[in-house]
Amino acid sequence: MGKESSILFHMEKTAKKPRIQLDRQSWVNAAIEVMAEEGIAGLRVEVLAKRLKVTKGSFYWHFNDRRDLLLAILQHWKEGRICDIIKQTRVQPGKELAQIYHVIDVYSASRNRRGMMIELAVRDWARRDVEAAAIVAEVDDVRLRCARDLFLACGVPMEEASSRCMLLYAYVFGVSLMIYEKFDSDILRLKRDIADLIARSGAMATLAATPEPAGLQSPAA
Amino acid sequence: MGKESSILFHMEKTAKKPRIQLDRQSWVNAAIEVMAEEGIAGLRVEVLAKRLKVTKGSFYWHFNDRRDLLLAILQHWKEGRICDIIKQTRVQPGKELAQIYHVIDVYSASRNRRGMMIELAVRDWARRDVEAAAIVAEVDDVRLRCARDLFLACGVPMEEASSRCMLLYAYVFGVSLMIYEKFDSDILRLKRDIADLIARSGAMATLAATPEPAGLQSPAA
DNA sequence: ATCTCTACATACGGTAGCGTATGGGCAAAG
DNA sequence: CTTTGCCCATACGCTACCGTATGTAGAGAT
Repeated sequence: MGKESSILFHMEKTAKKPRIQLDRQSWVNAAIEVMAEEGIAGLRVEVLAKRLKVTKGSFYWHFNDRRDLLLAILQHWKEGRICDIIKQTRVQPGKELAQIYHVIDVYSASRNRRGMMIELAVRDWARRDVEAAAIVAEVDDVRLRCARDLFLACGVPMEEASSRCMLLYAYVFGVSLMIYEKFDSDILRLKRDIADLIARSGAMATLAATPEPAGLQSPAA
Repeated sequence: MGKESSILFHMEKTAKKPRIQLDRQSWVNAAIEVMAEEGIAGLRVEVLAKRLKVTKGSFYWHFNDRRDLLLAILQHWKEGRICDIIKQTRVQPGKELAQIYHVIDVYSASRNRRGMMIELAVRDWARRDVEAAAIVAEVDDVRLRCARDLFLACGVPMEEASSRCMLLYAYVFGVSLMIYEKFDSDILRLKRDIADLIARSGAMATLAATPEPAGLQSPAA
């Protein structure tokens, strides 16, 4: 995030004051950070300014008002998520099934905890804001189609692909809502078996040549 | 001071003349309503008082402070959820599989939208509050065990029962986070197929006598 | 009728946060 | 050196909300 700013900081530390200038994106990045920690309701202009070591005078230079920032957050989040799902579901021929396991892995809550916090904050927001809801709907639609294409590439028929990709998608976010440490001592086995339930279809017999994916040991994280 | 005696006083009095006096439970119920709509961060004492047509002077008679109310909400929610999952998973012999479908149905987001809003608000709260997190962990544990017992009663072996009940549980809450109207035109078929993926196991062959549950048409809501 | 206690209402001080107005520092252009 | 424009600081009014202090109507008890 602050690559060049920290460089400037070190360069001028011996000389003079840093004189770092913020742009819109810096504010958006910091805002997403605060939103992940405190939720959208806890994202306050003056708190954000304090974190960036400036006053809100700076904020209202770059943004019309708080809502302006929120919409910028939404837009940035949407683009990042769509870009990411396309990347994660792009598959080299012959590794379709392994890619499904990979998607389950990278989108699970334990990995990428920060990203999941952002995700949940946005969805919490979307429950009470139509503009946020519209963005989430777009992201959900793209993700579901990407995941479905993955099942289709595995030879799963259309309707089953829809069911399984929906199950996959709901599962990974549902897990992020749960607190289940006490339930089962062997979490790894549990997650592997669940991934099998989601991914493995009788219709995939023709692709059984794919080497048994052995679970969630991240094919190519 | 004297709050318990006032409850006794209230009980023997309200039967006769409905001079509507608020008690702690009235506040908790209204608070849960507001929490479902606005989230835990939007639950404000004065807003709540206005909704109950009183002033906050009344609130601070029944509660020490806002946190006192929040803890009462948590306790009430926990008891209700534990009571409910036990009720929903109590099964008459021979209808174990149908009961699984029933659980998937009643806990899905489309039905009981209000309960799911409360659920999500509590979980959002739990992400930033250790006391709420402890309550959610308790509820999750009880629910997972109840659901697992249902699979065990269907003849599913222990480890698979754990996997499937976890998948069930994560799915129903995950769906509640999603916005997927555009994805598939035949939502009913989709939900039925997903329920099949979650519920049907090869290990349940011995119980195949159970009449094909036909999906989610609510056996006995 | 008077007294008492409950269950509120009213009033107050204090903090946090939004948005505005305005002033000022600093760099680059002229 | 002066000017211009960008970026931020300061100061202000306003609202919402928390918690406390205190006033008060009304029912029960004496």
